[in-house]
Amino acid sequence: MTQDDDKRLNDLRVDDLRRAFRRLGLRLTSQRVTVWRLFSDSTTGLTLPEACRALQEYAIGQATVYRVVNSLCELGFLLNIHGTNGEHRYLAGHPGHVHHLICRSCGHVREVTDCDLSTLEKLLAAQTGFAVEGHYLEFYGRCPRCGPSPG
Amino acid sequence: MTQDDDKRLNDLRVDDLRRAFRRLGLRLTSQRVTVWRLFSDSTTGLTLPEACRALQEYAIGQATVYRVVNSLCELGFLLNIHGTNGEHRYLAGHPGHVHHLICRSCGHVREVTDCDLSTLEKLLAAQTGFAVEGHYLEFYGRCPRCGPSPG
DNA sequence: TGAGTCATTGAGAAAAATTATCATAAAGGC
DNA sequence: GCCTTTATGATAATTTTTCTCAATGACTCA
Ligand SMILES: [Zn+2]
Ligand SMILES: [Zn+2]
Ligand SMILES: [Zn+2]
Ligand SMILES: [Zn+2]
Repeated sequence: MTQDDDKRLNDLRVDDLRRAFRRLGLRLTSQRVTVWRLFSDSTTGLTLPEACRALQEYAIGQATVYRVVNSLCELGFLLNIHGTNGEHRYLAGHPGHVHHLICRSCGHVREVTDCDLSTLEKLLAAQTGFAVEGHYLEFYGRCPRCGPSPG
Repeated sequence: MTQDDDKRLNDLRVDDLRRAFRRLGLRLTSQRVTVWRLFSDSTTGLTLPEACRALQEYAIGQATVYRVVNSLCELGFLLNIHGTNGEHRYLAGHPGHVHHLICRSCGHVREVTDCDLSTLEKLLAAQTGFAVEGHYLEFYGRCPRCGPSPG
């Protein structure tokens, strides 16, 4: 996927955003759009404090940042990933079943759509008696720009 | 695996603990053993603040709890899992390649050893140019005691 | 076993992150 | 443009995490 594709996609998704908020009787404020834009322009995701600092420029208070990120997560526009040091980063994601491949050096993220764990899930359910509802899967490594690990 | 198995295992692992710390020139203090015992007795894992509160009883300072949990993670004795609300919980784990199946209702965890993502990892490497170094995989659902989701 | 050395600890302070409160601003419906 | 109601931002409060440093105690070596 090229940068242009991403750009177009993010613009389109502001409309999705409006519809998603409307559906819940929530309003689409300029702050919500601005927060969304910040995240959708990032290829590494941001932590909450990072987002707060970045959004000071637009005079958006931190309470709002926390609230909007929460909403965007619940609506499926943002996803949670693990940064190199285990911190939570929030990444603008496409809806549906998606995982991520994260560079441990620079933090760049690629989406992974190629996952079939349904067989394993059924096996686990049979073995353990759990009702398996889903999974969280992340791959990590080093991206082409960063090259192979120096160690 | 039965509770007895777990019990025996945890006792044995205090020796592992001693050896692991020794190997790095670190000392095995009573605090380190106590922290380890707390975690190895838990089937749901604990957050850091939870562990701090529980260990006040033993007069272990919070700075120590943070430090010891960090060390145990680096040594592979504790693993990071996601609680129901996304919070980080630390779980006593067996060494090696292990994942977890977590109950979203009560937090009980079962280990999952049955994972083969190496084929997918190779495919991803070929497709993206990443040097894929590993993955983080969690399953979630509801355990037999909690029954199927009410929704 | 008994110093001596040096990593480790805990109290406390400090910094950082998160949540709560509430008067004001503004979005959406009319 | 009004009105109703949600959303916002300043501020305070709370919680979580990190830092500092004197005192403690684990391990080594004689
Ligand atoms: Zn990279
Ligand atoms: Zn999947
Ligand atoms: Zn359960
Ligand atoms: Zn695996």
